[in-house]
This record gives sequence, structure tokens and C-alpha cells, in this order.
Amino acid sequence: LTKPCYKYAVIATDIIILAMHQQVLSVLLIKMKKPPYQDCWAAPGGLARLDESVDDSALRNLEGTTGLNNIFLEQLYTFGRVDRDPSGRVVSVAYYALIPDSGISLKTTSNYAGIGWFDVQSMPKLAYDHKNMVDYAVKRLQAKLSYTNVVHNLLPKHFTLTELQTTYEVILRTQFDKRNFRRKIKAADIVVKTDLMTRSRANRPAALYRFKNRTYQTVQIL
Amino acid sequence: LTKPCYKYAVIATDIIILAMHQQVLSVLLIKMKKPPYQDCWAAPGGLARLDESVDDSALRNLEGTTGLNNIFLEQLYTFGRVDRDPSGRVVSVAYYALIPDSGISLKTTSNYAGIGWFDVQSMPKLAYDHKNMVDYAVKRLQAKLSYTNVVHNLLPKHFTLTELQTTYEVILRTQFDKRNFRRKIKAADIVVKTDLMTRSRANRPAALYRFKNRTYQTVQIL
DNA sequence: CCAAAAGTGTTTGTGCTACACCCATGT
DNA sequence: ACATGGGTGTAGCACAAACACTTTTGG
Repeated sequence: LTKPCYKYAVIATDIIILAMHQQVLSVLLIKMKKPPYQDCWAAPGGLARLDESVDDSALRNLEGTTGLNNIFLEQLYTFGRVDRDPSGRVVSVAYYALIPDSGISLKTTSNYAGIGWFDVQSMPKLAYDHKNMVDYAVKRLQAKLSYTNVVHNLLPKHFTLTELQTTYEVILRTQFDKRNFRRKIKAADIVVKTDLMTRSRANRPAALYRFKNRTYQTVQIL
Repeated sequence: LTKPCYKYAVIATDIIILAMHQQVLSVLLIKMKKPPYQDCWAAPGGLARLDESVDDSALRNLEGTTGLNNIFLEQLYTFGRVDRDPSGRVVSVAYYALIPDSGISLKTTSNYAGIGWFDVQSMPKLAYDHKNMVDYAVKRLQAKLSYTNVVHNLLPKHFTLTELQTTYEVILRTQFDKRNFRRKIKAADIVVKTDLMTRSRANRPAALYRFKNRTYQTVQIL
């Protein structure tokens, strides 16, 4: 299953893995070992097998790169230009995944020449049409922040309201008034205060919250 | 290009064609001639060729069934279950198209055993996973009605505000207050009154409007 | 005592909802 | 004249935006 078929288009899946990393929204990219994009950065992915569903192929690629399963993963869009892959006719079904920061330690496996996080606003030139995929994923995430609870996939179990607000602000590239933001989060009824506090670092400790519901649901938030 | 390939999954496109037909939101279905779903109703579609993009394949299928081009067509979702097609491994990229009522006269070609419009709320049992596709298309359309001007694809060039309102009400399955609805449409600034009027049928004639912009754009409407 | 971030209410204005009557036409 | 759908304004209410100071901790 390594050579493309030259009679029919074959199907690949590519995964746009997003996380808050060093205070910016970042995407996990790998450096490719082989032509036609040797030493280029790209989103992880690979050909779909005949005996697995497209969703399963995405899950397999996600787990293969990150070691993670049980992660938020959603289909994004299918990229089907004839010339999108110079090595043959490959149609790619793009997915995006959201993982909490530090949910993963990056080990370069022998499959890649490298792996790393990149700010979605300043990526290197990407292979194939992967830049389109990343941009599409960011737009989708931005849209879903305001009417679903997806953001919980980017946060640790316990977090402060300021961390939550910062996550929204970074991804949406806006600023919110602290009191208004908290009022909306309270009205949306998606988090509960725990009795834990942050260990303070030269300032007042903050209350830690957790999400009421860690399953995806649509709720008006902003 | 008629037999599936048994070494790799092949790619098909299916088109969910929607229109307002006899006052309900309807989908264009064809009756299949050949096994494995002989005499079943299904959305039109077919295998993608090696030398055409997936988008082009969808356009070709749309034009082949309806004779129309220059029509609103958008990718919906890719259906990739292993067992979705009993005759082989076929991954289908579903699209939906919006056409104005009476934009088309249905001629059964020899390719199909039949063709017809069906209320999306009372369809016959559909082949493959096509019911999922129709439901998905309806949901997408419902969502886009409130924040884009897509509705113009379902209406003739000239229409009354009541027709516009009815279209919204039928698709969203709600009722709107006439005055409030008109205020919102006015605020959205997407239509202009023409100097044409309906030929009245035992009642006061209505002003005919047209869309300011017949290109897709996102605008808050409801 | 100072620096740094946490936490908390009120006012003002805008936008949404609910609601009822007169108008123009064909029969 | 009557039946049918077309067309229009307002008042009340709820939600959203703007805005500043006090609290708690570590150093």
C-alpha cells in the first residue's frame, strides 16, 4: 500500500492537529523524508487502506503521529484537485484534531525527518495544499468556539477563567472584557468551580474550574 | 470506468439537489436501473474520473442529471464507511446544489428508471447512505439561511417578500412575524424593490424584489 | 509596601418581540 | 360589497457593551 494506483484516484487522510502551545494556536507538522516534498513540512497523513473506513484511517494517522487516541477529531473538507499531489492522483480527506497542550511529548520517529509545533500564523511553506487545510481548520475552530463547547479539548482538566478567556482571545484574535466574558460563560453554564486553587506566583491565587460536560455539544457561548 | 477497482477504494460524488417544489423543500432523486439497488431511489452521482477534480466530477454529475450549470454547488461531507456500497469499496464525496423551482424540466433519460422530486420529510427508502446525505444537506442549508444569502439560489429573479418569508419558514420549519421578518430583511440590505408588481389574483398586487447581490456572501439575516 | 493578577456590579443603549389595522385588487 | 393577501409602526423588555476599583498573594 505504498504506491499509488494509476487507474483510479486513491484516498488519503491528512490530520491538522491543533493545540495551544506557548500561548499561540499551533499546528503539529512533520518534516518529510522522501520525495516529492523531501525536507518539506506537512501535516501528518497517509493513504487509506481498503479495509478501514476513512474515519478509521484518520484515527490511525492521528495515533501514529501523536500516540493519542480518544481525541476530538472531525472531518474538515475533501481536497480533490487533480494536480494536488505531483506523485499521482490522490484525493485527501482532511480532518482536524484538538489536543490539550502538553498532552504529547514529541519524539521524532524514524518515519519523519522531524516534528514540531508551529504558530498557525507563521508556518513554513507547506507541502501539497496543506496550508489550505490548516487555514480551513482554523476557520472551522473559530466558528465553533462561539456556539459549541469544543474549547474543552484544548484545555487541561482544571483551568482558570483567565486561561479560558485567553484561549478564546488567541484563537479569535480579539479581546474580551473580563466581566462580560465571565458573565457569558456563567450564562452558558458549561463550567463549574472546583475547590482547587492555583499555586500563586506573586499574586492572588485563582479558582480552578472544570467543564461540566466533556462531550461535544452545541451551546450558545459568545 | 464502470467497474470498481479492487485494490484501492475509488471515489464517487453524489449530488443532493434541493429546490422549493410545490411549497415544500424537495430533493431530486433518480430510480436506479441496475443492481445492487435496482429500482431503489437514490441521489444522482457517479464515479470520479482520474483526469477530473472531485469538484468537476460533481459538476458533471449535476449537469448530467439536470442539464444545468452555473448552479450553486458546495461540498457537504465525505462518506467513507467500508460497507456503504455493497458492490465494492467506494468513498463518496457528497455535494449539495440549490436550484430555483421550475428551473428544470424532468426528462427520464435511458440512464435511469425514473426521476422525481420528493419532499425531504417524506422520502422513499434511499439506496446506500443517501438518506444521511439528504439530512446533512438540509441541516447545512438550514444553518446557512440565517447568516448567508444562499436563499437567492432557490428563488426566481423576481419574488415577493411573502415568497421569501415562506421559503424561510418552510425550510426552517418555523413561523415568523411578517413585520419583524421584513425589518430584518431590510436591515440585512440584501434585496431591492423593483418597479414590477405581481399580477394580482383577487387581491392586492405585491411588489417584486430582486437580490442585490447574486454571489454567495455571509451576512447576518435572522 | 509594592507588584501582579483575581475577582466583582451597575448603567446605558440597542435590538428583539409581540401585537392590529388599513389598503388595493378581482370577482 | 366582500374576500384575499399586501403592507405598515410602536411600546416594552431583555440582553449586550462599556466601564474601575478592591482583594489576595509573594517577594
